Amino acid sequence: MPSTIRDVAREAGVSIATVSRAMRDSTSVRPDTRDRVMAAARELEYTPSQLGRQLAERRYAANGIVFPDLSGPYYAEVVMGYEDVAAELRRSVLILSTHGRADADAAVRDMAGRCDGLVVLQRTVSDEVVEQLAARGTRIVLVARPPVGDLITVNAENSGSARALGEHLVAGGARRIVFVGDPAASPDVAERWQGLSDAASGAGAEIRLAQCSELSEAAGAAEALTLLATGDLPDAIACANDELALGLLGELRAAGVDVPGQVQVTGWDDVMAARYADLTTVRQPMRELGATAARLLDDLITGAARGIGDPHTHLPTELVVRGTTRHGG
Amino acid sequence: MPSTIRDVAREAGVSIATVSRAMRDSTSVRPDTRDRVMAAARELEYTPSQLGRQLAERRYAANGIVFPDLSGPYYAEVVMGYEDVAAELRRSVLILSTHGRADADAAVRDMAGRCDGLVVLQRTVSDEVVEQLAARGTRIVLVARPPVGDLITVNAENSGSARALGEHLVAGGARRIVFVGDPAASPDVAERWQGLSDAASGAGAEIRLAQCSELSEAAGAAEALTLLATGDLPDAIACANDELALGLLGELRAAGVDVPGQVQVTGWDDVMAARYADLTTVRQPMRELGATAARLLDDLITGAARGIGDPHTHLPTELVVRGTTRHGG
DNA sequence: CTGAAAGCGCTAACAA
DNA sequence: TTGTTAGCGCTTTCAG
Repeated sequence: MPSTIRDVAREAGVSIATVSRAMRDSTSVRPDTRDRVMAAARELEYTPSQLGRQLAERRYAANGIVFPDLSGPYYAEVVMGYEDVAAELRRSVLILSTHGRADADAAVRDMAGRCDGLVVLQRTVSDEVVEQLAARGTRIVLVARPPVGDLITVNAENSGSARALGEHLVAGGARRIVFVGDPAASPDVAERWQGLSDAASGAGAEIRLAQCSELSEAAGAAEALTLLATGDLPDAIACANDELALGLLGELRAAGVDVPGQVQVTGWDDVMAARYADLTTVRQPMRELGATAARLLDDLITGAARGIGDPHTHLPTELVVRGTTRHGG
Repeated sequence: MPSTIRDVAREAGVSIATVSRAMRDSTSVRPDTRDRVMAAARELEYTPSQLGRQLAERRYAANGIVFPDLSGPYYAEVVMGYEDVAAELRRSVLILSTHGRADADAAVRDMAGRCDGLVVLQRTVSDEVVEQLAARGTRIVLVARPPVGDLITVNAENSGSARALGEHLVAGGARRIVFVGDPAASPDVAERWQGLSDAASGAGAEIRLAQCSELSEAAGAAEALTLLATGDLPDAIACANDELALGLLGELRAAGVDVPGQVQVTGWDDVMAARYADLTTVRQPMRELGATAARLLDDLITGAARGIGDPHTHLPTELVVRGTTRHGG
């Protein structure tokens, strides 16, 4: 239904090559010819088909991003940072949420066939598929994931802030600490657990792991109930992320536990709700993770030679202490 | 670099047509031929080019969605609902965030050339461009936006819940109410303002508008300071959305104002943080907005005849009363 | 059941 | 400066 380059060529009395040139080059087309073409194009409401263009140029001018979901603020922020930069670089953005889908790998393969490169968050795609795609020429940047092959990665710093967090807890009087999360589920969590452990043992405090693979408010609430049921609360509960901490916090407070007076509770990410819940946490540069990944990916695609440095970028994080001030502070 | 259909054809000793068929049809290819083709395809790591396929079929198997940004939970949820259904329907999803970009219309035109149809949230795209694209055959579904031409829309119900909210405030003793927001900025806000006004005047309460076009925590905080400066707080402050309300709430509480004892404060959306701030609000079915839009768009694209009914879908919302219980409740 | 050939809409040499 | 002519990788008649 939409008019094609041929319609315009006929209407303007020129060849399709001239139309093609007039639509892009400013040079190499005589002004009056160009005007005639543009007039015809406007008349016919012609918009070049991206498809035809892409096939001819063998480039998509599109990038993909694969993430688990968009329910918390974390991935949404990363995606925003990514989209922002991509738009600036005039590239479309394809998204793929793998949330609970078994056919994620297949979907990623499909996506790879629609873009020049893609960013993979965490373990949403298997190492195997990542390597396969990379071998086949798809440009890939990994975010919040340990290196695969010699692929470029972008990660937030975890260990240092985790240690700082641990020291903060100990300074607050914690002798017995519980870490809620699953180090095996994500390298980020593993590093947090490691950093906390180091800080705790360094200060002679005791720390144990409360295995919890889901990072949701519901899981946090459930964990709170478990801890309450033992009748023996630790001095501090460090959670793998904010949502977990928020769920836990709500349940503890509902049970009349004084937080942070009786038990210190901390999260990770500094999502918006953390401020309202007075939650001590670690701020991650989520947008920057996405933005940085987008730029690195573009370098990869355009062949910019920035790849001479360390292929592994680490972005700084920051301990945010709360609970000593009032709400909303 | 990646192998093409011709490579596979040569390797398998058949024509490209047979490869094409073998890769999709289960029928019309003899099993052993098919096996030979599949073996060759595996051998050469062949993945059909989406581009070639799309051009030949003249379909993209991709849909777009245009939204303002992803910073709050609102749009993120809508996008999730959309992506979910799109994936289920085996279509890729292109995103475009118009946030503060002047060239939004151009970007949308570009996007329209990359997908079979798209969903437009709110006023991210001008009526003019929407109509133009629609006229040219791009399938479009509008979300949270009043009808344009005879296009299909999906909206959340506003007036009814706004009235219910108004009645709740009055029942709580409010005689003087302030509405913070900009009815002119979005039809959603206009309907909320209208519903509240109706309820207020119906109950003999006084209501006035505190013009505020930005729906952010910062704007809410600023508004709180303005109200505090007058030294004459109203009985209730109804905000156009939660973020506004949360910012306002924080500032009021910081100033020692008893909320909701002294002043009732309400938001709209029921974002996650609203629970932790004990904020009375109205829950919107954000995911469903996206999911419904995705389905309607698919009907449009596939030509399903569901278009016989009302082209305007309204999804129910729900008043969520808080502030009478403790935190996290 | 399979192959040959004609596109899909565009860009890019190569000529003129 | 402009036109001609090949493709880009695939699907799809139309024959056989």
